[in-house]
Amino acid sequence: MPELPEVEVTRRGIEPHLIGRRIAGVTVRNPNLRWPVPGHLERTLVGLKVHQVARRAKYLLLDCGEGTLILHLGMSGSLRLLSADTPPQKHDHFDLVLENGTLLRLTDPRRFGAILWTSDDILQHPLLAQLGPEPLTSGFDGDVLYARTRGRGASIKEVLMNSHVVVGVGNIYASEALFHASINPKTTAGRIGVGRCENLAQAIKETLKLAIKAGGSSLRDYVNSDGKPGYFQQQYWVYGRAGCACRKCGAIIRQIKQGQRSSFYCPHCQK
DNA sequence: AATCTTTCCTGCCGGC
DNA sequence: TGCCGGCAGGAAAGAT
Repeated sequence: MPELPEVEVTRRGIEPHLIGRRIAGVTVRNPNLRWPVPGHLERTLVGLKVHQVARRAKYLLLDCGEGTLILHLGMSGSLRLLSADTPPQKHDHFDLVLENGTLLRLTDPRRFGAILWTSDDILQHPLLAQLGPEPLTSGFDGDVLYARTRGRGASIKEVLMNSHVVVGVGNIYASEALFHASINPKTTAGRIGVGRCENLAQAIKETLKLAIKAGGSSLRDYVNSDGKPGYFQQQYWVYGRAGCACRKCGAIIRQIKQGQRSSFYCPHCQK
C-alpha cells in the first residue's frame, strides 16, 4: 500500500544505484498493468543513461534525457534492485536491466501500477499536469489549503485525498493528519477556517515527514530486501485502531465509511 | 463474500 | 443552452 512516504523512500533507495547508469535491457513479462506497458520500451530505453530520479505525487520519474520513464506502484507495487541473474517470481512484471549487472525490478501482484514513457515535457503529461501542490514543499501551506477547500461541500477527509487539491495524502495519512489537527473527518471541507487549515497543513507535513523518516531509517536494507517494507509498520494513532483506546484520551476509536473508504477517528479529540 | 489498497473515468447535477 | 466543476460510484487483481 504505497503512500507518498513509501514512494519517497523507494526513490531515495534506488536513486544512487540508477543515476549515471546506462540501460542495457528491458524485460516485460506482463504488460497488463493499469495501462499497457508500451511495446517500444526496449527499443527506446536501451543505451540511454538515467540522469535523475525524481518524484511528483506518487509517480517516480526516471529522467533519461530524451524522455522520462514514469513509474507508479499502484496499490501493491514495489521496486527492488537485484543482481541481474535473480530469477523472476510470479508477480515480477518488469525489469530495467543496467549495464553493471544489476536490475530494477517491479513486483506488483494486483497490477494497478503503471509504467509509461513520455518524450515531452514531463510536467505537461496528462497524468501530472493537473495535480495539486506537493505537501512537503513551501507551495503547500495553510493558506493554500484554505483557498483550495473553499466552496467544497464534501468532507475534509475526501477532499484531502483528492490529488487536484494536494497530492500524496492517501487513506492512511489522511486519517492520521486529521487526528493530529483535531479535526473530525466528516467536517465539510469548505467550512473549515483558516486557522484550522493552518493546523491541518502542518499536520500533513509532519505526519508524512515522520513516516519518511521511519522508512528511511532502514534504507540500507533496501537493496535485496524482500520487498515487504515491514519497516513501515509504524505506530498509527488512529488508522486501523477501531475499537481500541485513543492514545491521547482513552476514548474508543471509531471507524466509518467515506466515499467507500475507511476512516478512523477519535470522537473525543476530533471535533 | 467482503474487504483492502490507488486513482482515473463516467455520468449526473447545479450554477452561471 | 452550453459549459464547467463538483461529486458519487465503478472499475481494475489478488491476498486474506
